[in-house]
Amino acid sequence: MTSITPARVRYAPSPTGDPHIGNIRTAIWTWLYARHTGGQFIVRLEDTDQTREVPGSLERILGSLEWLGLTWDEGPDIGGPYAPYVQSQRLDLYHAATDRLLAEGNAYRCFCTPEELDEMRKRQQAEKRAPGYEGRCRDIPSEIAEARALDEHFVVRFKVPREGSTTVEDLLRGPVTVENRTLDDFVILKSDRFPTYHLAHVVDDTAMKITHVTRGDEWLPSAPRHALLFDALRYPRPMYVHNPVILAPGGGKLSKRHGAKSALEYAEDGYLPDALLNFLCITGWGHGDETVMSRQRLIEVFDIGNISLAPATFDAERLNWMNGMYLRQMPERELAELFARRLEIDLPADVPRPLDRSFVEEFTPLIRERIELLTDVLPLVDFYYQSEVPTPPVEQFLTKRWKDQATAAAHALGAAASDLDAIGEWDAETLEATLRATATRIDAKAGDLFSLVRLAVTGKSVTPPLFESMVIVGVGPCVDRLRAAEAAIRAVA
RNA sequence: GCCCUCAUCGUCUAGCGGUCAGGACGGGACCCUUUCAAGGUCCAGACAGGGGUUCGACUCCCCUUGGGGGCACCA
Repeated sequence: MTSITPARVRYAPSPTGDPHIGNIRTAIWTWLYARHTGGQFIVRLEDTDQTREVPGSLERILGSLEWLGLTWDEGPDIGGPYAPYVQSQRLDLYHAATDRLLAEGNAYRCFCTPEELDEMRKRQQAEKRAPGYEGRCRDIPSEIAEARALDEHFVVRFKVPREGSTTVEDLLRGPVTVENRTLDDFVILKSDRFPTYHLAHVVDDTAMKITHVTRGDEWLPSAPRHALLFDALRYPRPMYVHNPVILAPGGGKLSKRHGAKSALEYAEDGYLPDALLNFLCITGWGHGDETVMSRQRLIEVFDIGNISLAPATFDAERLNWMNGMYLRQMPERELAELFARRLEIDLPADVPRPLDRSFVEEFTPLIRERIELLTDVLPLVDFYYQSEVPTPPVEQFLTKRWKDQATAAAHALGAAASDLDAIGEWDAETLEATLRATATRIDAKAGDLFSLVRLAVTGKSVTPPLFESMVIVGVGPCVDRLRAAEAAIRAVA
């Protein structure tokens, strides 16, 4: 392996609720990049909009990262050499930067009221002109502005050069250039003295020595503003990695309606963190023909420069498949433990907790290849936990081979019950051999008999392997259920 | 309206001037099989369109079309 420069990268969420799944994917890529290069992954809370703050967000955000195994080296909870990692606690830094920009003529105070700005925007729209601040306060002499600032509300705007163009370097697409005249004098400090994202980004990513700024490409259009800010403050510009958004299957924004949930919801719904990690990582990025890659493998091969530029569509089916792959690869004992924990959530309250682990381990091999999600387990195994399995409606027995053959079906069930009642060894091989003999004796195909038995014993037509299941259910209940079904069918014959 | 950006099977992608355009999900068929799965084999399926550049374009350039994003005292 060639030598790689360790990257200092960051995940910078706002505490406005559960992070969007696209946001989580960016976090995954960012984390992988840090780990791949042997650098640092930093978490920083961007809480500069007090009005949008949702209580508990930080816990949910860190919980999501933790669940996915995205360990951080510095952050709001653990601190670090550039603490604090919460923007609302760093206001002094933003004020100092603002003062410098003001003093050097790169920024100015703006006294326009929200109403005035609103009016301006309406007028621009009516005249079919590009919206944007027109610079009404740009040329107020600084002595006057300072005096007004004493008793008037104001924001601070960055003075964007009217001429020329600005080019930012994006790792994925190379130089991106915009004409400065298409940029307006954007706000860097709000009237509540909190910075906007633009200022906070520039100040903090500089202070924290971030080498690569990874973020969604909704930021690409404002990257030139940030470049201008870096330049005005004489800070070195970081490398940018603007990654595309994730699209909904029909196009447009991804929402819950399309099966996209927050990371924590995926956890609740029976997904494995490694599966979600793998899946999100390969939607919008790929490594040759490999699709199933362990965390270690991803760290090893992840190349941030290979993120695809076209927005990817969220494929819930592929995620489910991926989850099934991980479930099947898992060591049996570990899997049984996951099943047990899930069943302790899903099983009816009358089943005593904690579940008997060795019992779960008995049926784990029978179902491990039949599930994609942990929530698929319950419907497959619930009958193991029911002392009584009511006989399904008679019509369910009388299908296919047994259609209009009630008498024969009842006879078959009776024969099976008698034969099973008579055997001494209650293991899967003996059961199968016995029932095959029963089928021969009553002149039925083995599969046709099995389907009757399955329905009578389990109450379902789709189940884990029959004979192993019967062993778990036990001889007494099996024979009883067969007899009950026989009687029910005879009653209508 | 203006600005930025992207473009290979239905979906995620490989390709980085010369390939029968490869793989995975999903779909179909068959095999295996007590149901359902899993597994195995096989099949269908793509370079948006038009101009250039070149001996040669999926690959480079331009235009068109289409998609995505941005234009807040939100991030």
